[in-house]
Amino acid sequence: MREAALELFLAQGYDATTTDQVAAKAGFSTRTFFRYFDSKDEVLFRGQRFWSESVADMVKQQPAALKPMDAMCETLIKQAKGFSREALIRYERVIESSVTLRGRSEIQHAENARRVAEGLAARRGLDEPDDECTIMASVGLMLYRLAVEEIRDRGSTRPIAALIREKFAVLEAIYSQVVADRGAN
Amino acid sequence: MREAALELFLAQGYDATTTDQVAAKAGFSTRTFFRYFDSKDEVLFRGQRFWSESVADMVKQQPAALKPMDAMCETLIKQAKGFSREALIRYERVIESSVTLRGRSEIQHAENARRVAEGLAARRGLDEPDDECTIMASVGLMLYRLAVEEIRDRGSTRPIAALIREKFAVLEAIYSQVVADRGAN
DNA sequence: TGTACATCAGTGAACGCGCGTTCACTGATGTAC
DNA sequence: TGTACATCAGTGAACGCGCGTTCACTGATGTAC
Repeated sequence: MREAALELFLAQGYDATTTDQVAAKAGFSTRTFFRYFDSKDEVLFRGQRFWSESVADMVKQQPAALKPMDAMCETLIKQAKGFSREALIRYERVIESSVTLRGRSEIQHAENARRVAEGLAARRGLDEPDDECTIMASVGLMLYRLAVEEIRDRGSTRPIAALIREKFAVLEAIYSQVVADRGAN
Repeated sequence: MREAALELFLAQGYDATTTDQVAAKAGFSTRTFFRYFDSKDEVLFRGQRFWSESVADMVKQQPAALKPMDAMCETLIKQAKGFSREALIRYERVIESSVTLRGRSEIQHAENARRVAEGLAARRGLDEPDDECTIMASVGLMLYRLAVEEIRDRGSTRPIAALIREKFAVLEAIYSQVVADRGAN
């Protein structure tokens, strides 16, 4: 069912694909579709929920010696390696095809950021993420998103790990400039 | 019509409010609602389109002496001052009440980032934004979003300008630490 | 080995609901001469 | 000042569409004795 859905969503876009079509393609009746999934979008997001837990755990388990931004960078690379490039592209393209899916996806990103912030807070022995943790988490995930978008939109063939590392490096370079300027004044 | 819609959306949530209710509250028939707006969500997003152009222009017009991140920070503060705190909170709360609206909003944010990146590129005399410009724009707008969320979710009563400045400062502090550590190794 | 009953995946048909469209109209206001 | 016509905001009613639900069913498989 999931496979049939993905193919149709990719070919026609999510909104233009009816649950009837998905069910038919998978060889079931529409009625049966709704026995398996509570809603049309669950066929995509089922299981997806564990991403954020997984990332948050991984952040905590990175060696304590790693600085927070580095811990995040390594975690995101590790996480990204869990998916095949093709699967990632397909998934991202489908999300892009629909306003509703972008909304769902956004909610997921917010949840991810929240949990990563908690992971970073735990590394520092805090109960609650402070402003620094929240900002690092949000910025780190944003860099990850930019790497993914580069693959999705510009068809970059470089490995995702390299792209993630690059985004983190570029931001660091930007700020090493900022810090230097600030010192010069 | 817009006012009626906002009130109902705030009270009941966007999804739980029908176009019939909005029209009725505004003293029109449903049929008339769709004469004014092409879709239910346009009642919220109409006019909203110019945010990104406005920000992009402002970035370009900041004094050339300002470093990019500072130019963005000042621009976002200026932009934020164009809305009353109350209007901002209401709007953000409504967006939050619906998956579809979050999707629309996300599309808007992506557009904003794209244009700000172009603005930053123009400041540097580039035709196309490079990786640095894209990252600065995305990160800058992320910091802006975090400031807005602090008002929306934690009911912070501090002026938005102060919050935006603070987020930019915290990220700079994080990276001045990173840069120092990198130098020490 | 055979009979009776339970369980469970899958289904057909009909329906509610809300968005948005289509068609054909009313009634007020303005404009021409 | 009066008549004829155009324009335009607003409307009623009916409908298409797709998601998701409800009700009541079939038919295969397993399990008890």
